Amino acid sequence: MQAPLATNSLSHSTLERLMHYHHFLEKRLRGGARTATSTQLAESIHVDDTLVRKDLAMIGVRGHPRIGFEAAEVVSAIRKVLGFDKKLRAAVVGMGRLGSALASFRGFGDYGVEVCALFDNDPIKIGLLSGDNVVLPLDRLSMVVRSRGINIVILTVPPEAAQEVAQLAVDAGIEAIWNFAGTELKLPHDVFVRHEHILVGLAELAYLVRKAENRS
Amino acid sequence: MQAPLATNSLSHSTLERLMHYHHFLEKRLRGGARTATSTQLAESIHVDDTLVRKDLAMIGVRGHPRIGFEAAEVVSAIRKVLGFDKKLRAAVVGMGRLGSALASFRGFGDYGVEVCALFDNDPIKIGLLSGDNVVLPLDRLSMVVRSRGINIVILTVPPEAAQEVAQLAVDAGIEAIWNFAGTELKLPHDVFVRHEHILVGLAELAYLVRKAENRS
DNA sequence: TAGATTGTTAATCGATTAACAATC
DNA sequence: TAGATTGTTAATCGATTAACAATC
Repeated sequence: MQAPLATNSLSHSTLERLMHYHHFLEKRLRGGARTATSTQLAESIHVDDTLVRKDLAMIGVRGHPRIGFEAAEVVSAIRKVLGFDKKLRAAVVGMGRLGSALASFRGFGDYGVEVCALFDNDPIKIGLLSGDNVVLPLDRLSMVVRSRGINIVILTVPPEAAQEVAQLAVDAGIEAIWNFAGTELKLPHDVFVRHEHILVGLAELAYLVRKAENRS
Repeated sequence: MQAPLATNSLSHSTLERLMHYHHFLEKRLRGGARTATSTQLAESIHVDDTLVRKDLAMIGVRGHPRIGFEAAEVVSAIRKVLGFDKKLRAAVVGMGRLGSALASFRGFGDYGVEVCALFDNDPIKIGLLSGDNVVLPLDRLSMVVRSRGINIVILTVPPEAAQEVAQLAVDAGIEAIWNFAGTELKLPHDVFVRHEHILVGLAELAYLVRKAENRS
């Protein structure tokens, strides 16, 4: 029944769309709807409906003429392709404001990621409770990463410390780093790194505002 | 001397690259370097060097054979094209953890955006100081947006409140909303909205980790 | 059936890369 | 000069959209 579950590698934009569909359809399901058409999905994220159908075909879901797609079926296909049901563990390193904010996010769980350790080297922060987790000293990082099988480090330390901490994490066997430190990291090729430069979003918005103002 | 300063509209990816060049070259300048080649720039963000030259040509900078590009000249061209020198004002609405983190970010200033007002409707938070700003009650939003000429709202309220607050801001004449609330907003077409869905980054990383694990 | 909607192939579009001449 | 690097045109690639037949 399940189709040729895709595929080699999803592009960034495809992944982003799949996550939108997931979000949109879960909301729709909570609202009591059972199905959604490609046009509805397309409008919700401002893309062409053909593209939606192509995306869904790629993850092996088939729609029904005159009806559309089963929301639950699409949601579960997306979860399967993205692997949401395989749990991963993450640690937040650097409990500044951003680190605290990320540590307290609800929502990781939806994507199968659990934040299960927090680290800082500031004695004032060590021992504080955030959600279910206590802030641990940085020198415990290596031990805890190993003992708890942590896969991902969410890196929110100051830029000067980023490389060193990242190296610690890698040596302890981490598989991926979500880097908010705003610096390049030099790491082995088999460690996945995503550099999150959040201000790009603001700069883009600012660019649009300025352009509009210049025009008028 | 200044070339046909671009251009109609920069794509998201181009904007992102320009910001990288800016970041990289400022760092280089601080390190004492004067110039950089397209190859160096290209390597720093893992793109082809031809693309770098094309980007720089587009913003009207010319390089020098055998030498490369003047870092200061490129930086200033980028600032000019992106309009960093035209100051914009932003307000953070919703002083939860994420809002507080964003409000305390250094770095807006580099892009010509100043956070100059903070709002929340929780009596406990009202009156608190964050940086140079005092947290104000939400019912002052409209007045302050007008009186201080605020252009951008950084929206970090809970999803259920997002639409209402956004509407308030729009009615007060805001030009753009940087939306962290995780909900769609229905707004007039002349208001720029950027929906920041931060977990997409994590989901992408998690996807890569899982894919690698399945392979081995 | 007629009509709405899917699924798929071909066409288009835009972004990136290759090739190579021009420059210092 | 020879060599490094730029600038630009043409080719490629991948993602998106258009067209339209298939399905219920």
